[in-house]
Amino acid sequence: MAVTDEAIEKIKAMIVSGALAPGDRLPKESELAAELGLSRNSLREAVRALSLIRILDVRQGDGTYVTSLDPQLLLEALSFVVDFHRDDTVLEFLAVRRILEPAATAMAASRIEEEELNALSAQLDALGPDPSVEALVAGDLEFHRGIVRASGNSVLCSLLDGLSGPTTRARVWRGLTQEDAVSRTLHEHRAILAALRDRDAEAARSWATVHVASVEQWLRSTL
Amino acid sequence: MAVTDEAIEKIKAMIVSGALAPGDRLPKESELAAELGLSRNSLREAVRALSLIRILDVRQGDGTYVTSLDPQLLLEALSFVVDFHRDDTVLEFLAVRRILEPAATAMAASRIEEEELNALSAQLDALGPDPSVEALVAGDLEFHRGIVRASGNSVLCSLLDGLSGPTTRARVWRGLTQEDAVSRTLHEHRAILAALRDRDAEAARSWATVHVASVEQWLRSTL
DNA sequence: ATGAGCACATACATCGGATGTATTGTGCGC
DNA sequence: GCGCACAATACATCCGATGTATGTGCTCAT
Repeated sequence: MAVTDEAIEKIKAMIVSGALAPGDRLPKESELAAELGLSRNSLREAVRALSLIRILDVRQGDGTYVTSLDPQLLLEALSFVVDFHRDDTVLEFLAVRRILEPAATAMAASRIEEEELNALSAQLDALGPDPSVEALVAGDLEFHRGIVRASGNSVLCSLLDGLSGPTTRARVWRGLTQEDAVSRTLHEHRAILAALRDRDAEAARSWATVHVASVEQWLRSTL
Repeated sequence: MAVTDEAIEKIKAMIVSGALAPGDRLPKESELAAELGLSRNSLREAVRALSLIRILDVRQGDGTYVTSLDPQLLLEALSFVVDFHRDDTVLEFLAVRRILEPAATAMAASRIEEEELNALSAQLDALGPDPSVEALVAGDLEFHRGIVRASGNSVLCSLLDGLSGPTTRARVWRGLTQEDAVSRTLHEHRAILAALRDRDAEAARSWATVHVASVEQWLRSTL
């Protein structure tokens, strides 16, 4: 195995074993390189790779630190990976979202706070009856993010965040081609919110399913 | 932004835009470095980072190539990330798996081929009535992988693969501490397979839910 | 005594070049 | 025609030097 890969494994092991805790600072490049028995250049490759997937955080002039290792942070890298997929596989991502989003929405029905419900409501109100396509897409993303966050599962939240990114483009196209998409989306959002207020998990799940499925169906018909 | 990060973005852009297709070979290090306007050392950091998440495949003495970019390949990196999570967040991963696995199993009910059913059956038979814990865990992993593959969604398949990794450890502990876990797992596997043979999606979903939930419940009680 | 600035030490960023090593393809000899 | 040796290619690794951002502590004016 290449020395750089060895270094990646060793650093990973140090973190997993607890020798390096989240927030800890690594020895400086030259020292760590000597410690692991390789050159600074090779070590830098290892550190850069771990930095790309948010395991390490390097700050010039300061040092290199272990990140918080929050699921949210680590799964952020997922969206980077998802970006590489072409439109034909986006359908598969959307199918996964169709499974997760309704489940998350149903979970949120029993856990969401009054305060969060009001925030979501205010957000929908702020959008107005006839928003621009960009505002709608941004609002849609934020609306669902707010609900999923209320599910109480940060892994689920991050996963859906990562999956929603690439479908955003699809949503934009949809907004541009289907005139009634705007009003339909707004209506579906209201319905989901109402179900959440009623603590009706099944209704919330169903509306979320309908919501995602409508995007999926449209996308499938155009490819 | 650092030159290395720029290089990562540029290479990513080349791939996403289609200038570099899956399987294509990149210009050699020195040329690409000159093209992107940075040193070979810095370029290598970028390449190494993209290599870690399976975007690029470097072969010494040959060249650097774009991988197939299969969802399976790219999401493989997910398990690397998941490895960093501690046991308390494993519960959240398991909760996500509890959502996805039943859905995938239900999808498989209507798509799985006779041949695949027989293969799963043969696999269960080969395990015998009283397998070792290691064999059981390995068989369990393979059993579910086979089913999820039959769902026809490769993204879903890879995602579950990534999520199943960290829960494997949990399963091992379970096998070591709960004596009836072995027979219960075998029984549940038989039930899932029977439901698939009957093309009964709802039964398959329910058994899969029970199967994952039993692991989840046990894990929750021990933490 | 306190706060604003400045200078220095530190640590990462980037570079150029030199050398090692694995792979591939080619040409020679049998 | 087959196989082996060698050369060309491309990545692997290292070293040393210089640039740049950051944090810290000291000085000086208020």
